[in-house]
Amino acid sequence: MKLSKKGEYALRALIELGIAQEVGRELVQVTELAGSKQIPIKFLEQIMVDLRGAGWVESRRGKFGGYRLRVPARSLPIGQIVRAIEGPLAPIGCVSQSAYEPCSCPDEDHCGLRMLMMDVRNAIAGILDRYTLADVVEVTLRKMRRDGLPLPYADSHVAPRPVAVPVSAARRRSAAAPASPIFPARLAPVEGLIKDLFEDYTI
Amino acid sequence: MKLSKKGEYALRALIELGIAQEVGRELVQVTELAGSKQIPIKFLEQIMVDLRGAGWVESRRGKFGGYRLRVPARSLPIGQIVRAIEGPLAPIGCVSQSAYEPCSCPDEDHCGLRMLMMDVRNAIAGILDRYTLADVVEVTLRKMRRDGLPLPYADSHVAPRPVAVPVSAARRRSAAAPASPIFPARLAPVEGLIKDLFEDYTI
DNA sequence: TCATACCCTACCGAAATAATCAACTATCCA
DNA sequence: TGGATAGTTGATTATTTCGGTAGGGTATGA
Ligand code: FES
Ligand code: FES
Repeated sequence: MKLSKKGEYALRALIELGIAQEVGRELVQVTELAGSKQIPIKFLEQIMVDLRGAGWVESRRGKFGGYRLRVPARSLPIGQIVRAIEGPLAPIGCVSQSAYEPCSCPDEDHCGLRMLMMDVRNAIAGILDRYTLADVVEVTLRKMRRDGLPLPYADSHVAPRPVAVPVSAARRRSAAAPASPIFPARLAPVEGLIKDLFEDYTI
Repeated sequence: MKLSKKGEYALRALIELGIAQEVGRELVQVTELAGSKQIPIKFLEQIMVDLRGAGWVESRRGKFGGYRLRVPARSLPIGQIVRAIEGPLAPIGCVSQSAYEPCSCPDEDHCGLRMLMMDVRNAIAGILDRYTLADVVEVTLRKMRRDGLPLPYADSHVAPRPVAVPVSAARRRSAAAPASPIFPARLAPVEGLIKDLFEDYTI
């Protein structure tokens, strides 16, 4: 039931990019994404390539280059990210919705393990498919603001060149190009920490 | 978020032993546990050694030997089994209750990923720590009876020798020897398939 | 004493992980 | 114009884990 380092780094990078976007920062470079956070830079680089391949981020090369989100964070459920990077959410093949495959049990319908794991899968998917990248970003920023922490990416040195130049990507890879301009509303949160934080209106 | 083959086989073996116990079968041999279920015998053998090391099963050697449960199935939460075979339930070290270890994030308290994964961990643990081996066995047997299937291990050839001879294990390894004679009651089930089946009183 | 079935140790190939190295490219400034 | 610089991209490699084999050793009961 483990998330691999790759998955962890990918999610953290996407969250960081979401935060950057939220506070108005144009581009963030890999060095900065990894910086101070102990993520091995070169490893993160090749993870970013995967994320670009998936169509979720775009990059600009050369000096003052970097990455930024290519899709609205609200349209990107965490479950989709995990599935793309890590594989199916289900702990066992025979209960996977997205990638079912029969296991060796003689009778799936009367397998207690299957019933149990079905419940586990639904619990996991219930959380990861309900929250989007935007939710996680929002919850992070709210907590930071509440505790009076300085927000990251607050327009540091790299800033200017105000004109939004078209960025390199999206040429070769036609990949997933969703970008429906309508942002879906936030789904109701499930029980848990995140729900508590969303409902803490003292903030 | 995957369960390894080893974990899957271990759980299936324990469930089978639980069923065997429930229908009055004394011992089940590895060949039979693996038989018809495509589990590689030699692999299962060494998994059984682990289970014995954990104190959950005991074995009798020699002709007409085999395995059986050593602890009441009701006292064995699935979560414990998974933790022992697979490691912590938490998807990420910084949200593990049983094996916490800090991750490389600079500030755990304001990490959105951590909050999210905490919810996931709690959801998983909420299921796996609530149901015991006995619950899974019961749910399996109920479904089989309801559909009129023949129960397995219905006193086949190996049966007799009614005297319960003390079995080999529990000598070298002093391991976990719980065996409180009081069977804990079943905890209230959480939402899900298993709960539905438990509440289906038409059976 | 023989057959059976658990027990132990070693090994192996493949895949996933984590990280490194070596190019390549866009931008800037002289 | 032509490096120099800062950054991305692709290929490669070392390490560990996973899933499984193989073979012999040992206790036990018939
Ligand atoms: S049917 Fe998949 S574990 Fe039994
Ligand atoms: S604190 Fe563990 S992922 Fe951020």
